Amino acid sequence: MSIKESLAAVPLFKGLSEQQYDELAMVVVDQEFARGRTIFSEGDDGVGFYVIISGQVKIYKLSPEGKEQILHVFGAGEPFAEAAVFAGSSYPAHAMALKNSRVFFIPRSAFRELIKDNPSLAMNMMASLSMRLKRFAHMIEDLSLKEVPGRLAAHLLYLGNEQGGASDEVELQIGKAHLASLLGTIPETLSRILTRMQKQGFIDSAGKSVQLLDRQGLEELATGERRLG
Amino acid sequence: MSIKESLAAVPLFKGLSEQQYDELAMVVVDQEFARGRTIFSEGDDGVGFYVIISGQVKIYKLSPEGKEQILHVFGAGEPFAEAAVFAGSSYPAHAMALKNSRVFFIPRSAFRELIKDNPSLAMNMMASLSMRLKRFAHMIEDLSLKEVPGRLAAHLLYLGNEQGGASDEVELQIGKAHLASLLGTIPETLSRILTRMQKQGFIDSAGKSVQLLDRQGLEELATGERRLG
DNA sequence: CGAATCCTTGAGTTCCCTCAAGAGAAGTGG
DNA sequence: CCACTTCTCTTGAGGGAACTCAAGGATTCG
Repeated sequence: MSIKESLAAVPLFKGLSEQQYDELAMVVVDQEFARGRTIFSEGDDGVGFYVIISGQVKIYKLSPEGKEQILHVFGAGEPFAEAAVFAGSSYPAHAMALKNSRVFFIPRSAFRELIKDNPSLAMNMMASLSMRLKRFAHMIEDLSLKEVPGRLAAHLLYLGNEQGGASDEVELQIGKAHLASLLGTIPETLSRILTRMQKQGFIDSAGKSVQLLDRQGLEELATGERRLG
Repeated sequence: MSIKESLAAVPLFKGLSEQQYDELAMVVVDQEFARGRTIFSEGDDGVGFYVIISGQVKIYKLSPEGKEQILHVFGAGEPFAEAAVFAGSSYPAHAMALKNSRVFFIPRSAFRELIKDNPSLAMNMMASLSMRLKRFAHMIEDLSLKEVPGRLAAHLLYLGNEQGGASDEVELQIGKAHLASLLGTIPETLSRILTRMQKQGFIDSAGKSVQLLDRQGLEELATGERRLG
């Protein structure tokens, strides 16, 4: 796929003119990262941001003891590290490819030029940043005010909505260890809680596929109205 | 103070032309909130955002059981709830005045008009949103990867930097109960940890004033290299 | 089929929350 | 200015959720 075609598939760039797509295509750097490769590390000089063309990328923090907290998992079409373009000069977290991924790197200065002359791009960017803020606020709320079963229930319901609520089957796009890290816990604890949820009939879990058997019950777990026995 | 003068003191609006200040001054709604009054609640229709002219405002989430998690405490010159202008339609958290406060409400549509024709305002806004994202990312990291002593140490050092690092004395701008809520804990736990830090010579705490006696040691507590005995 | 990775299960410990009550500070009114 | 209420903070005892450490089972991949 050409660079221009790939750019057209990125929601953030919706509304650019032909000429602007060309300008953008001139400055982006087409990059490939194999599964497990680091894209950047916390503290690296943040000279631009990325959009994912294909694959999957995790943004995460590490504690000195090596525990990991995933901030976000991004897929095709999504930008990441945009904040580095507008604030501060270094990346505030690590980024690693979870699958073999193709990404475009967009240098800060070129993008700042482009956005100056394009209000709709600016609006898209502000909408994107705002959405991230909202998700982070939600994450803080979950970490501080909910226990792990509540966080897991909330996440399962979130996936249920994302993936077209028709069926009761949701697909965890990531492994259990990663899911644990995203929920602010560890694999052992996640495993135990999945088992308990299954025994109590809330879900039916098999590999990366989970059946939501009792959405109502999960909702109550998520809000803290009910507790896992 | 006139509306225009007050607006000029807001960093977000730096770079506006005379005429744009006038436009803005025409649409803002000047409001006063007494200490303890709610400015908006989670889920309320988010038809605009606010800037604080004077006073102090907390943005917070509540659990069903009534536990509170403060997301941010804002002071004079700072905007809040900007995200509501660009994403979603309802406020994702609660806002309450911690002191008697004067705020300007800025309706969404008027602001979107203004920002469309003013790239520098858009840049300011994106910088502001990016900074918030960074702070939230930090908060998630702290909640998930640090224990309460580490979070407290990190916060004290943060205040130390904010308040001109010359003296070792920092001023907690908020009460202990609020600080606990900001750190994702409860007043009892915070109190115990302050006592322990004091006994071990890291700090000297008296009311809202705290002496940082051992910045190096606090740093080590914050990173998790050292533990509170 | 074997190796490596990922996931699960068990036992023990720790941090922090809950519940309860007392001490201190701050604001009000006589 | 002092008693009073009220709010805020501190201290204690007990319990629970989740983490650490350790090892066994399941999946995946070459």
